Amino acid sequence: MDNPLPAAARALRAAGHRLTRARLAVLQVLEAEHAGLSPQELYERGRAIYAPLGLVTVYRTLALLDELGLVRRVHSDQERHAYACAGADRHHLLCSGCHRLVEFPCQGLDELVASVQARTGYRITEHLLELTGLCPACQATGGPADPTPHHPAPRGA
Amino acid sequence: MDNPLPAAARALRAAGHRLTRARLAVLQVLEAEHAGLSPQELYERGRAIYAPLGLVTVYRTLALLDELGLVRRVHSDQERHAYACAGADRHHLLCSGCHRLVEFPCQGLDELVASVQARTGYRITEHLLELTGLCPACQATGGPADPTPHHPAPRGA
DNA sequence: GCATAACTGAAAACGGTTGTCAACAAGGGG
DNA sequence: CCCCTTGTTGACAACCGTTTTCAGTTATGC
Repeated sequence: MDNPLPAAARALRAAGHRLTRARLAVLQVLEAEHAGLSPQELYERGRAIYAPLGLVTVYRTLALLDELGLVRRVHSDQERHAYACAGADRHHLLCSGCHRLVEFPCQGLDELVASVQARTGYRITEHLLELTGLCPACQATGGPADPTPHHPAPRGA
Repeated sequence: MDNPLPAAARALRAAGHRLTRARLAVLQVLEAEHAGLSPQELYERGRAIYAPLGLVTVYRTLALLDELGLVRRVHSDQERHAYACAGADRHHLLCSGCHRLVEFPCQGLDELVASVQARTGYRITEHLLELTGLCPACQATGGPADPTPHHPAPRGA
């Protein structure tokens, strides 16, 4: 199979870090998937690429990638953090059905931020915007298009 | 001292739950503070009001209040969850200096959401927006205006 | 006051994340 | 090509926040 050597891998090297098999495995999984992945999931899938991969290394790799801005942390509601490749925008749209994750440009947000800034006197430096909904595919199937959700815990009256 | 019996306390009763001393303590701390508090902090401060309060009860109370919509979960960046009293709006503006938390109306957000909806085909059901910056007071002092970001108050105060 | 069921607190269980440390391997130099 | 240096790794355990368990307690209705 071909290893296209992800752009992130080159960025890693450029930043003076070694390009190890473990890191490459994590990067490949991350690039292949278009959804937020938990460290655990990353670990499991990564081992399919590089068997001796350890969970601890996944955590460290994720921390490194996050530091370099190559990956982004996503808050999946109450769930644990998930990570996804970082694109131009930092805003995520999460499908509650299939957990697919897309990024979108925040066109109107700047104005909103400016407005809040003017009204409150705060000097705003960061913003986190995450939208949740159903993607077209999941709407079509009348619910989760993916029959394998990670948390079917209807713990509520 | 006077116990104004927070509105949330009445809501609790109205929902058919008992108004216990432990819950009252948590509510009082929550109402007194205008910042997001972690369960641990809530526990420490709550014990100043009601000594036998247990951490477990804080968690349970928080879960109950969240379920009733009386409290809201805040993601403090990489930190653990924090909780704050829920107001009309679900959007928070967090000061990185003093950790003060204010809510603000999301006037322009609906349009932004509608725009994203139209562009992506997703049916958006939820949104999370958190802004971070420096409040006027912290800007004035050139940094954190409060030298004690969030330290536990074992006694007094 | 009494009964009852909701509620509580202590401790333990649990699961995710981080620290430790000897072994390993990526990358540069000889 | 091999060696060396040192960043990196992986197994294990420590750590910490959260949840479960369970017997004792307390709020509320009678």
